[in-house]
Amino acid sequence: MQKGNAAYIKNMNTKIVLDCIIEHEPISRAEISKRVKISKPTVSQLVNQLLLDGYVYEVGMGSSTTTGGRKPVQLCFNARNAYIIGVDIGGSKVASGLTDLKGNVHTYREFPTQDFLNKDLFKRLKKDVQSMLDELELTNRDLLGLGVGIAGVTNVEKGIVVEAPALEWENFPIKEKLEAHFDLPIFVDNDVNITVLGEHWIGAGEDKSNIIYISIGTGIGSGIILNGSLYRGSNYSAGEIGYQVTDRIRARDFNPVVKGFGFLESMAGGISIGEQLSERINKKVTAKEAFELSDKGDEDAREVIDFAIENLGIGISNYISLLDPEIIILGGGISGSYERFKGKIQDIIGKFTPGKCKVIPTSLGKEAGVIGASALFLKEYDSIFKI
Amino acid sequence: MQKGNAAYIKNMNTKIVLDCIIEHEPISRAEISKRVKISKPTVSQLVNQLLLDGYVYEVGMGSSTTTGGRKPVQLCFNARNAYIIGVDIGGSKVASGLTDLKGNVHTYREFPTQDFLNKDLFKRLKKDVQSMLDELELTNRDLLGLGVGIAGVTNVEKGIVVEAPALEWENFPIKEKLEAHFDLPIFVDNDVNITVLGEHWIGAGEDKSNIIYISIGTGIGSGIILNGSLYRGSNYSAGEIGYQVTDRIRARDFNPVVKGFGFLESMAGGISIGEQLSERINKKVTAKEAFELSDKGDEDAREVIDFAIENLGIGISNYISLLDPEIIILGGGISGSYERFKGKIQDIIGKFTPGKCKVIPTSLGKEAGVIGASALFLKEYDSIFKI
DNA sequence: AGGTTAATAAGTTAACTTAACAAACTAAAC
DNA sequence: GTTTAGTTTGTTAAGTTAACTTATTAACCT
Repeated sequence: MQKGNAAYIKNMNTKIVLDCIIEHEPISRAEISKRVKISKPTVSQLVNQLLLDGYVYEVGMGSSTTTGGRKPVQLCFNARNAYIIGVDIGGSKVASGLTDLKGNVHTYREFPTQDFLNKDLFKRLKKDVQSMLDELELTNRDLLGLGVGIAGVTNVEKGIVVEAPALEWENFPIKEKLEAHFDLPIFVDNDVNITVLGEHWIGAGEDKSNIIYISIGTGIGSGIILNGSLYRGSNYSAGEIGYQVTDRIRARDFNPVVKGFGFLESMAGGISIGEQLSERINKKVTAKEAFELSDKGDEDAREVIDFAIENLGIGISNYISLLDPEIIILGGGISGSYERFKGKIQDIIGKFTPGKCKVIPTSLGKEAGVIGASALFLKEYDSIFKI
Repeated sequence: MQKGNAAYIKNMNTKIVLDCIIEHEPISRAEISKRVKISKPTVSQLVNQLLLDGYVYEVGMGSSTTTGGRKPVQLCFNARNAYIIGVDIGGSKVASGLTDLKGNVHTYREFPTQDFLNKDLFKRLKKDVQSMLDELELTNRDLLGLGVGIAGVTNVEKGIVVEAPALEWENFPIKEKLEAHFDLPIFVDNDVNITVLGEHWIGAGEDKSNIIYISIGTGIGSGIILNGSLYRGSNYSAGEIGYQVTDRIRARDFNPVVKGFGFLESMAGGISIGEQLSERINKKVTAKEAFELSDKGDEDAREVIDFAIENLGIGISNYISLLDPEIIILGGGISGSYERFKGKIQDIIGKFTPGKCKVIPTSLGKEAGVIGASALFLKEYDSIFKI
């Protein structure tokens, strides 16, 4: 437990005041005082410091009421007072961007992961970052720090990637490597964890406190926010929905479609869909092609996809039963075609869960990872400003 | 967010000091100061208040080191400075007890629920409480308050039992009813939630922060502690493992064994096991009898139980995949015979989860509910002393 | 119509309270 | 004489209350 002293209180109250400004801008000192129940002199003092630090600016007068009285000075949050580098290291590409304190991505870069995996990946990343800084005419001093998401199990305390098959990393000290290239505070986490943080910050989960983000791509993974904070599990491997068993009989002689894959992934993941259809029609096809074939009326493709969706639906339904979330957000390759199988998923959920829960596709685009990585940074970084 | 002021700091630091004493008793002021990094004068002042309030007592001198120096005064926590009433309202019995601040149950009572369901249940409960107070020679002033667990979905903020089939309650304002009989602070929650709180306090989950308690009785339910705090879900219905689907094919034409029951309950719950075997052998038997028959070598019974265990194993395995807990604690009617099917469960978990997780039966006896209810009270009650 | 006054609200100043802390102290041991 | 426990004293940092200044509206008066 954190010990309390004067500095701790001040920091705490500064955060409260700043949060209030962010949520209700433009807002006057007097109204802040009323809302957060901190006395007027204290609010004034804290606001003065925020003005000095540049987090807040005054923006003319508000209007007084018909009953008279001095006009209030309106205060606004200055989201561009500092920037964060958000980085998403995925199996296929490394995306990076500069976001402001409200999660706006001001500029964005990406490069193919595989070309740089064992040679100068971090040097290449640094080049992108420098180019973005130049573009926005910023210097290192405008940066708060660096948030990074990685497609693999990540020990966030030690900053080590425990296992990332897509990147061929095992016990890889990523934080150390990054620190060698960037002289900034750095936080790292798993890719689905950062994405759910992003959704919580400015996405579909913005005003919710129990959120599940499920990414359905080659494999299936998920990130969990409960009671408003990220849940990582005891070994950084919470959310492994890909390992769910949805079919007792098939589970008996189950073999993963790819080494290390779980049961549900092997039934409903992208690789699995491709493999299943390939086997049926004796021709190598991808999941994407399977969806296209199914749309054209191909019976084999339709059956393979129906099978995947049924398993996926059960997996999601089980998730809802266990965690009673407010919302489930779907992402990954499949999310674009959600409308096509929405009905089936909803039917299964309706049939097998006690309550109900909204399931929607993500609305954050390719920048989701960058936004999430910034969200991670702001969550972990101990400063006045904290989301 | 809580606003900070001097009182808040003091309260916070008092809790830190008290926690330190509880964890390391007997301990001196000087050592507390070193451990929690609060200055000696402050520790002394806080300890003095704790001594005055009776939460702490001095217990002679410790020994000084060989290098010399004044002997320290040893401090101990006084668990019997206040008592809590813990109540567990289940479908078959209402159990109550008085616990001290360390979770020791000093006295215990119970009465059959059904006899008092629609007539004077609370009056009957009050009689038990009074008799316990008399036994321990305590008065109302020795009581901090009342924690209550109920076998049903409970809105803890409003103090309403949303739905409790076993008690035939629906939107029942239990807190209000209790307040009419007891002039004490009262907190209510679901029965599995309080049990997992109890396990976290003084049971198998004592030093853990991610704990799942699964109760397997007539139905199947669970309580969840994540990142050290109870997770209730968005609609107070997290942990409904009884609704998990573990068999895609059977799920297609699934009908609950009892109205309102979920899939897994209908495959592996106590009622289900009884029903399945009854149907097979054309004779009405209970789950308990099924287990006995199976022990005697009855093939039908064995198959029914194997089927239940297989489904249960998959359900637990799915739980582990999603939440990566440190420990799973089994309770309810089945927990006594856990040794018999431990192997099968462990096999399934080993096969289908990425990591591993200990699964053990509960060690708290019939008083588990009472302990849990007290734990609930202390968690929710805002005082110096808080677990 | 224009000026004056009372009421009201925003924000600041000054005096006070609380709690933590550092340094210096006393007490008690080896 | 040294070392450790615990207390006393005075200081500092933060928030609060109450009184104040500033700014505005509305009503009233000439």
